[in-house]
Amino acid sequence: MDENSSGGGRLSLDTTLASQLHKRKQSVDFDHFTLSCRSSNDAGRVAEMDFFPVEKKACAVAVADKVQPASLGIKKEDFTVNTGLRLLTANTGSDQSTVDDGLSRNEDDDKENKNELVLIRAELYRVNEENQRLRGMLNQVTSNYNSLQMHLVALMQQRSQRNGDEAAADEKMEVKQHDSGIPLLPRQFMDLGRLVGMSADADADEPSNSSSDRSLSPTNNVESSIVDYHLKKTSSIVSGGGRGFAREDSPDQGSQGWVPKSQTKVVDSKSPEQAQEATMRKARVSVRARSEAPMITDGCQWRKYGQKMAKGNPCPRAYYRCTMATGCPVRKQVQRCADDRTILITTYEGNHNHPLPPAAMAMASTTSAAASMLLSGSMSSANGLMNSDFLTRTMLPCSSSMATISASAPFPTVTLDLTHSPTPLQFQRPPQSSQFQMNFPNGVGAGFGGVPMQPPSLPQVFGKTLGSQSKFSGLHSSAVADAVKFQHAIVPTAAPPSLLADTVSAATAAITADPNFTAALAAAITSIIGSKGGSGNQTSGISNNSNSNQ
DNA sequence: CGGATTTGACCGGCGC
DNA sequence: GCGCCGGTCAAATCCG
Repeated sequence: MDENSSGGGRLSLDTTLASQLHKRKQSVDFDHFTLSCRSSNDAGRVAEMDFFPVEKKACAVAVADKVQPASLGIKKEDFTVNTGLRLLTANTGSDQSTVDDGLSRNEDDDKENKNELVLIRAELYRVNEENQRLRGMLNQVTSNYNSLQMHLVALMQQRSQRNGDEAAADEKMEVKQHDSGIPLLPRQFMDLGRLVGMSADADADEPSNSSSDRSLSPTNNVESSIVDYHLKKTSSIVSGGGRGFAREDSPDQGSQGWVPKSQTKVVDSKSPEQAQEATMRKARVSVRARSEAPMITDGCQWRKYGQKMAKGNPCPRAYYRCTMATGCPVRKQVQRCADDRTILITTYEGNHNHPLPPAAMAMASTTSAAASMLLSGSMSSANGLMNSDFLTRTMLPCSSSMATISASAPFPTVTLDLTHSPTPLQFQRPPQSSQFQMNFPNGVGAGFGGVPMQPPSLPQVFGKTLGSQSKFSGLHSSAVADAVKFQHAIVPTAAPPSLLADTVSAATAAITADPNFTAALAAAITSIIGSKGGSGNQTSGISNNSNSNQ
């Protein structure tokens, strides 16, 4: 029976094929492509997920191998290779039906279809090139920004070291310096937040050095609006937020960490930095991952300081604070999902004020990047400047897991959902109602979800205990491989070599060395997020951290 | 014994 | 003003 008459045109998208096509086409918008394709066998049916009749899958895959940017200018000969299976991929545009065409018409139709296919591919290629060009520009800007940021951090560190000897006395001095707008080491990772704050305070008491800071931010305008949002939403929180810590931290630490109640008023009177820090501090990164363990291992040391029953969730919420350094303001909340208790939700908040171990660094980088993304993206979303679909497709095209940025929550939050298994082209939505989400590559998803799933989550992913995860092995290699694919997809040739190289090498390393997988994956993710998010500075630990288990 | 955890109390914000 | 709720404190307790 001829495949044409088989009426088998309505098949659901062959994921394998889709995957291959995606790989081949890299960043080409696969969804758009599929949506524009119709099965000639299926009367005008929009082939949302239809590519080829079932009978032609094998052939389709073979052809798919040819579908790559370099071959988009496919020659007719490419299609004349008689596979024995007429590929009726393409009728785009019109709804004209080719259903039940007789054999005599097939050849003509094939030619037409092929021509259309060529046109479509040409168009895709063109769009792809443009996408790559734009991405390249974005990466360039991001890279420059990161370089400046790193430089700033280095300068601040030097400055800090200079003052390091005079501890207590100096700390007071630092407080004054802060008030005067001079960034300090502890805040080295507050760049983004500070930038935001600066902008926000522009109409108020603009710091004298704000201009220089702004120069570091490519998304200043957006952040500016973010600040407004944050300040409105968090000023009270920052100053209030309960009693705050009555710890013996130095004033400086207090200002950058949870603000002791005694200093609340100072904050209220708010120096720009403090307000900015508050803003940053309130930016949260939430990680959802399946895990049996009570907490994730992320390389940092945590101390539980409280536990409460949260409304609407039978599972208690545990509160932890980073104990790797006195006065470290980073906190995290750990709670199981009410809907699925196998899912552990870890929310990080704050910025570390101390060096992080490699394992924690990876996590910190990722969450930091996510937070940065949030700060630069959530508002964009709020302002309608950013399209969720755009982010989904552009930033993290082939993912399964995703990051959700929410500006509607009490605090701007980035949610990294690592609970989803890799499903090509899927566009999932997190439980919460959020503005938009960004899918992570399968690799990330699988990696995070898979690996960490076991242990609590991200922490583990980036942490060290990956090797011990039994479930990990399965997702492991594929996750890494996907991470690589992903990198290719979103950071095409135009991407800074370093980013791509880092990612690939990281993933590769992960493949060959399980113990390094988390770090490698984290590096890859960081590269990805960083390159797309705008400020995902790797080493800076804007926030996050992770946990250590107990 | 020191550090970590538990747990009831407390505080501030927010909505009614 | 009151009650709810999230977040935190800090004394009591546990643990290595």
